[in-house]
Amino acid sequence: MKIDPTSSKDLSAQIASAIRDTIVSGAMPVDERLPSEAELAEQFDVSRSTVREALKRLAAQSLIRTQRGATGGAFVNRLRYADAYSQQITTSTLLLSMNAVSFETACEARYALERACAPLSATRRTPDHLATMRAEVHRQGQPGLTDEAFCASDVAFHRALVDGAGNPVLSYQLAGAVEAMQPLMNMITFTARSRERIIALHGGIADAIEAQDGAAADAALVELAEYTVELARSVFEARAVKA
Amino acid sequence: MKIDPTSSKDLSAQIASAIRDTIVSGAMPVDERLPSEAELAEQFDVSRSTVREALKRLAAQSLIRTQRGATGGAFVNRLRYADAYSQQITTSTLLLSMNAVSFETACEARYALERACAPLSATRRTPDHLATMRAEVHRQGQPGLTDEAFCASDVAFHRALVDGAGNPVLSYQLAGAVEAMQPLMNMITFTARSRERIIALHGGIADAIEAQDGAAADAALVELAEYTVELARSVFEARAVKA
DNA sequence: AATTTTCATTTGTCAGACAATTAAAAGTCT
DNA sequence: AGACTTTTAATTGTCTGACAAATGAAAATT
Repeated sequence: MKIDPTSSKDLSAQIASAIRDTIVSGAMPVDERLPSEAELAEQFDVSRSTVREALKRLAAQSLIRTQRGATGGAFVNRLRYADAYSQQITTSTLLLSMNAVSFETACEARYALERACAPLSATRRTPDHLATMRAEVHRQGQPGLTDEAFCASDVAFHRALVDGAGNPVLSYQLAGAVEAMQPLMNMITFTARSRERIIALHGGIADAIEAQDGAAADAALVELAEYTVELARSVFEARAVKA
Repeated sequence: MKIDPTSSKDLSAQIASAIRDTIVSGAMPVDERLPSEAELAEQFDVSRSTVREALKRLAAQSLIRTQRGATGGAFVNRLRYADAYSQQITTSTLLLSMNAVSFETACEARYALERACAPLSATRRTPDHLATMRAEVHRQGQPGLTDEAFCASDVAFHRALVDGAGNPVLSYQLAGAVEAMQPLMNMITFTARSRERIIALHGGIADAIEAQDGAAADAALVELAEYTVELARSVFEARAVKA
């Protein structure tokens, strides 16, 4: 295998791309062992350090895992839902925090996606999902809850709703939308009154899901979306006046 | 800064995590320069190679970029939509190809998410989006089109639909759902008859978007989703019989 | 003042060494 | 023979030192 030495990219980036393409194309099955670092260095005609930097890039994307020892090496990693989840959350969080996305835009995307899950969740949710939703609504009503804890419970509630659809691909796709909103929501200080209203809306959603009424769940989500946007607007306006 | 030497993880992974946390927390603004590799090596009390491996991990996630020269170094990178897009597509493609996800599950997730965009797209689409959709429908009718080209045009059509919603966060979230389906769709050989039907359904969607009729767009998407699943089922059944 | 040259800084790459880990192979004892 | 221990070989992880390449800033020159 050869690498273009006149390219603008680093050698390690080029090698990482070459190996990544091989993996993504499906030419290397899961758990297949890559050649050892020394062999790769020889194949690509670079030093071992350069190969190592390339492998670390791939490891950062969960494409490979490495193991020491006699039968060790780098292996094609099966990308698990959990890994894909956390990658998605990190990426989404950074995207939102670094690109001056308005609260309205993020909110709109989040609730549009969540509404896509609601009818499926109403049909398929297990008692477990319902119990989680109820438990989180109850937790949200506890006195003395910090804003962070309230937001975390909010995320857990919505995740249960999404997971209720019983479609892991959908859950994965929604991970970023649901979880990356938390940092934005944490910017809002909830008054007792607004918490009460949100808890009531959550209760309504849980009722609809329990009744397996997709349309009602959708309507309740719309209400929650509208209230969230309204709440954010009033909070930001209050801050603008103060500043 | 110190690193736990008894941890099971590699030093480079620990250092990457430490720096990543700093960036994600927002403590380092975009375009801020990290300490030089030599300084980081001293701070973490490791060699420069170890620091470099950590930095390559972060670069693989588009969290930093590096530059050579006197005023060079590693800089906190603004995560661009384009970067987030391609990461999402890679991750989604791998997730689908490595986890025995059924065509039905993937399809359900894809169309559920796309339906979430349809009403917004009907309201907000620009003439550009509409023109792209029409152009792709036309391309799909050209004789002699390969299956790959037909699928690529299919993806372009749906991307225009999604982008029509005018919400970049939504477009980002849908990137995986829309694009990662292509490898799955490429497994299907389209007959002339099925292409004709799909083109007609696409035309119907475009009509609804043009008329800014969200409900009609939704209904057309449901039709397309049903036909796609039906098509896949018949193709897979035919293969099972042959084998 | 404009241009060219020099220089210092920083990342990119290489070579070689040793430590740590691990499983297989070889050896040893019962 | 079988169970246990020791040795060995392979492989990744880490360190050190070196040099090349790029690049902006400073110094020198015209």
